[in-house]
Amino acid sequence: MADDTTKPARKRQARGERRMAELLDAAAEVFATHGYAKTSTNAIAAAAGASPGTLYQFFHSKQEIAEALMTRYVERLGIAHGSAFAIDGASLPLAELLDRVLDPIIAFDRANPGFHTLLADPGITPELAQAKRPAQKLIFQHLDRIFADRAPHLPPDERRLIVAVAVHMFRGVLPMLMAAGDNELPNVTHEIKQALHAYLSAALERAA
Amino acid sequence: MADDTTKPARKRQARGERRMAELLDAAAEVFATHGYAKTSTNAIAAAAGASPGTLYQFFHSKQEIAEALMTRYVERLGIAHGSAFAIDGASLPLAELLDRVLDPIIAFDRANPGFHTLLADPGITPELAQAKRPAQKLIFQHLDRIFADRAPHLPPDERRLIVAVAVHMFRGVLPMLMAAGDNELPNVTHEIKQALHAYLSAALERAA
Amino acid sequence: MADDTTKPARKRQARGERRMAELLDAAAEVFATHGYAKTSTNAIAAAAGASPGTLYQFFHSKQEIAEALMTRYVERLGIAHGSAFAIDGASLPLAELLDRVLDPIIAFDRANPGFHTLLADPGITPELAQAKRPAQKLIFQHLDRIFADRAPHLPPDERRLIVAVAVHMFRGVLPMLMAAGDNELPNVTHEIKQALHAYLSAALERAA
Amino acid sequence: MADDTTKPARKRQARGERRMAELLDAAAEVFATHGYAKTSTNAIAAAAGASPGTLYQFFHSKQEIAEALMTRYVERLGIAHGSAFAIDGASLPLAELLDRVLDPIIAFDRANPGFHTLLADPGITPELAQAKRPAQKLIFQHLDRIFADRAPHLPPDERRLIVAVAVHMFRGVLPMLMAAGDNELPNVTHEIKQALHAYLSAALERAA
DNA sequence: TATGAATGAGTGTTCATTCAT
DNA sequence: TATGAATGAACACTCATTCAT
Repeated sequence: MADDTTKPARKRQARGERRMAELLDAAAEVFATHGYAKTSTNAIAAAAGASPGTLYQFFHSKQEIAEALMTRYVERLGIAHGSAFAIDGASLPLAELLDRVLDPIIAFDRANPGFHTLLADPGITPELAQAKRPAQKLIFQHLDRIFADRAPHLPPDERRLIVAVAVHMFRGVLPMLMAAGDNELPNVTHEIKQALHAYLSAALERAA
Repeated sequence: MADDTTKPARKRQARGERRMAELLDAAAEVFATHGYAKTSTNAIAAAAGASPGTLYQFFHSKQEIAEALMTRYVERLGIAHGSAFAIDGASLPLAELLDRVLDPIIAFDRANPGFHTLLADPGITPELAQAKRPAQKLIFQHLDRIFADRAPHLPPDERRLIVAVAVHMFRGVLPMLMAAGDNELPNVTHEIKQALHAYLSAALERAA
Repeated sequence: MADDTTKPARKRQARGERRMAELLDAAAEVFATHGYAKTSTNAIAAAAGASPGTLYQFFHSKQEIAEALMTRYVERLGIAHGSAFAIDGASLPLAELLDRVLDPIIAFDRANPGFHTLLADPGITPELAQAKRPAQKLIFQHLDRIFADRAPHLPPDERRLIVAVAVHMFRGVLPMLMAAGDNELPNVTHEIKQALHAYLSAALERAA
Repeated sequence: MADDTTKPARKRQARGERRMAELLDAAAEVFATHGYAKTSTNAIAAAAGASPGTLYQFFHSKQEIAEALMTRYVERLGIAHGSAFAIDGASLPLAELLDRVLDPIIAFDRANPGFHTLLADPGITPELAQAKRPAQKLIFQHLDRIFADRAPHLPPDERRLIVAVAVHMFRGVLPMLMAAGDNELPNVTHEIKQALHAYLSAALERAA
């Protein structure tokens, strides 16, 4: 806790990382407000109180900014560090499993418009889509593992198809979650869980 | 007398309407190739063998091109004219109902990359999202009507929520359909129908 | 009075002249609203309910439209036909002379924003300025003649300089007349006449 | 300490301010040559040996260029800094007062065709007219103050009307000054002064 | 005579990125 | 490390004018 600021050799790096964090914060804000395509790198720099030159000292392209931002989101989502998603896919009732998986994602998505934008804004050019994949791939792999615990005899290909369909459907439904007012949210959330529950329980039954 | 007033006015516009169709064809192609945001109006004009000025004689903005294109797609989808979607929502088995509803949309989506792009991919500035809505709204209303036939005692609000979730999920899954090779397509299609079938049958049971 | 419509051979020409008048009316309106530079020929045609092609059947360029409009204004001002300006420059008291000359011009300028725009809008490109000159030249020559009556022994060069200064000053003051509200107008008009009266009477004294 | 805070910030902008000056020089030249409306921002940039992007780093629009140019002219005219116009309006003979006021303006107008263009000629969209006003307003206020010294008992409204008429008349006469050859200039200048002298002395007499 | 489609160079402006300082 | 000036191709859109019908 203390060594971050006390170790003199790290000062430089610490400042740089602070700058980087500021730039990503600014990027998140501007992306969320204007969408990826309509966001200019100069606008990001300005929002971070930096010059374009500084921005490009940390990121080599607009795309890289989005990638780095997404990476940070994924870390914060807790997948990368495993903290928030240590879920026992095998024994939990399906409904509860869905709660444990979806609730934090929904909360995170609603709390981080930048994340939502990057995940759901289709304005994203193909190149960025690839950059974005790592995050989705992580989520996908995570869910696939959970599902594998639950349905061990399911052929992997079939299982992956099921998970892919579920993930894409959830992604499709994100705008509803973002658009929902605080009072509508529980209904919408519940309905989405119903849908996934119905699908996945049917798929598991098929597998059994 | 009827054609006396409609024909002569059209005669002058015959060339124009042909041009308009060519421009929309070109727009579809370029949108599909580069995405909405990265498509330039001059590129559309060039692809249609026309000058930018000509393009703007028929459409007042890039957005309007996308709107007009989407409108044409919707017409062709047959919703507007009711031809392809005259489905009896009440009596058909649910699985068959889903076939009848989804198969033409999937086929259309795969056959028309421009439609797919506009529906699932584009730079979607908020304005265009609104322009795109009419199509989605039509689809939504159409499905809502079918579903209303099937579950007449379902409170409308609840029903609309179910339909909205289903439509968004389907939309979310469109990229899988587009990405699938011809050999994977049946599997993917089948899985998606399974998912929707599971969800909707559960929802209908709840309602009963 | 009747022959305008009864003579059958003139029908064609009559229609053409009506069209031309409509086009000039439209031009006056659009010039007055947007200024010369920002007025598009298509806008003029549209305002006249005509097509660009039709417009160009009557006028060969935008400039020519402005010229024709100015010519029509000058005719209406009565200089060309001499009706409104038959003033005895020699015997009238100077103040009254100024009333007789200026009042109709001021009234006309305020009543015809198109005239005002063409006369006072400096947005006018050099080419048009030349086109505009004929009108000014007429006005100038007219005033010069009146002044020559009044001061016959003044060397022509000197006289022309005086008239030119007076005309330019009056032109400079037109925007004040246009901007003045109906209640301010008498004051402004009076002050302008005072200025010109002071100048011209001094000049005449010098000449004597 | 004083230069510690001002200098280092400037150091970076030294190049920029030089560029800005070059751009304004170029703008003046191109405006003077083609008029405001027909001047393209790219042409200004090119004339300054810069790229369009550079131009827009310093000015956010074409209009702003004209505004900045006019501001610079006004500063140079010396009104802003009071140097050239420190005139005692109360005691000087009127003729001499006019010399002192008009001569520098006439010289400046003739020496700076960009100034002349912006003041007397441009495409003057209403917006630019407002941008131009500051200059005219400064001149007006300056003259009004001088005139107030001279005629302290004149009611302010009346005084302002007189000054406004004089200023507008002078503005109207500028093109004559610009068009005059070097040999005609003294005559024209003299005549204009005669006109204003006659007007203003009459007005002052009225006031007494 | 009248239409309206067609033109295409040109407009003001933007922006991801680089570079001298 | 940080700045901000510089780039220049590209963009969406306009408009005076022409031409086929």
